[in-house]
Amino acid sequence: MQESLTIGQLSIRSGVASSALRYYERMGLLRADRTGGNQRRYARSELRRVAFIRISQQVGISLDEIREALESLPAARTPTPEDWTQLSQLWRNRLDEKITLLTRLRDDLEGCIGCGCLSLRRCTLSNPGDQVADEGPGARLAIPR
Amino acid sequence: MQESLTIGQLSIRSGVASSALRYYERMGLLRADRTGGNQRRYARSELRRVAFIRISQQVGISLDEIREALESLPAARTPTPEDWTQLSQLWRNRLDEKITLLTRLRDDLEGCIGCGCLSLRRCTLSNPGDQVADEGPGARLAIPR
DNA sequence: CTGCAACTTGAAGCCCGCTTCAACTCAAGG
DNA sequence: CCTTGAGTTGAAGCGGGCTTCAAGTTGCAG
Repeated sequence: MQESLTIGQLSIRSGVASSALRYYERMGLLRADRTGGNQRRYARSELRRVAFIRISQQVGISLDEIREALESLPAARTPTPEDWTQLSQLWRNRLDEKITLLTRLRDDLEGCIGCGCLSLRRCTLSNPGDQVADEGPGARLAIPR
Repeated sequence: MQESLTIGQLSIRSGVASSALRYYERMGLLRADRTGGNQRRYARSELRRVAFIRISQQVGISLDEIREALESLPAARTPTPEDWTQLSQLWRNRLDEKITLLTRLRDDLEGCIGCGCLSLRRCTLSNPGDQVADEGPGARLAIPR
């Protein structure tokens, strides 16, 4: 078993193109050692970072946010418990929000799509008068930008 | 209560910029009637469509996929039960996948972040030898592109 | 020690999801 | 009527997340 991976190996193993891996490095999401000849050599742990990046991306989190999360982790080899506890908490909220959103979306589709109204939270049929309209001017559907 | 909404009203109510609403229309995600003077008038139901669009976007679904979903809904005013059952099933799988992804991500952060390894599914500490390496060449972390 | 695949960089290009701008028209209150 | 804010279009521009290209270097198998 090798100690480190070339960019090609990491690419195949992670399923992410080499060009993307280089891009991630420039963006500060990955790091790599260099050989005498200036080629990248990745620690095996970078494989996990890449997985983390892709999963996060798939659920709509930007590279910027991902970088922030990754940065405050094994940063200075002294990840004070307080630091990661706080970070984990931050992400937990973000993720919980998204999970709630998804679950609602799924259940609404499941439960009410039949009436053809594509309701969210409340079917038109069971919500005559358009509840939203009564929430005052400028009412939003709780989808902060 | 008004029958239809101007683009400005829809914008305020949905929290989405008018320019984005016009863009959605060009992309085939929304539809609007026109006044004699060519101004858009949206049916109230479009408010729900916009909410659906934004929620979907926030969890990483592209406008293209959203359009596909919306298209096969109250399309010809005759949404055969079979049609939407199938569609709903399709999305259910997509959404379930994402929910699983998110839940895992959240739990992993919560549970193992403490060791500083940012493991996914298995902490390095409890997975010596790098399990992934043993899954044969080209092994992926189940993150299809 | 040679040859070829894999690697390097920087710059340019591409698609998505909008926003901005210019130039103009519409709708409604005074 | 007239004014003024809201709406219209098309074209251009922009940031994010890459990919592609060109021109060159490295590293390993034979």
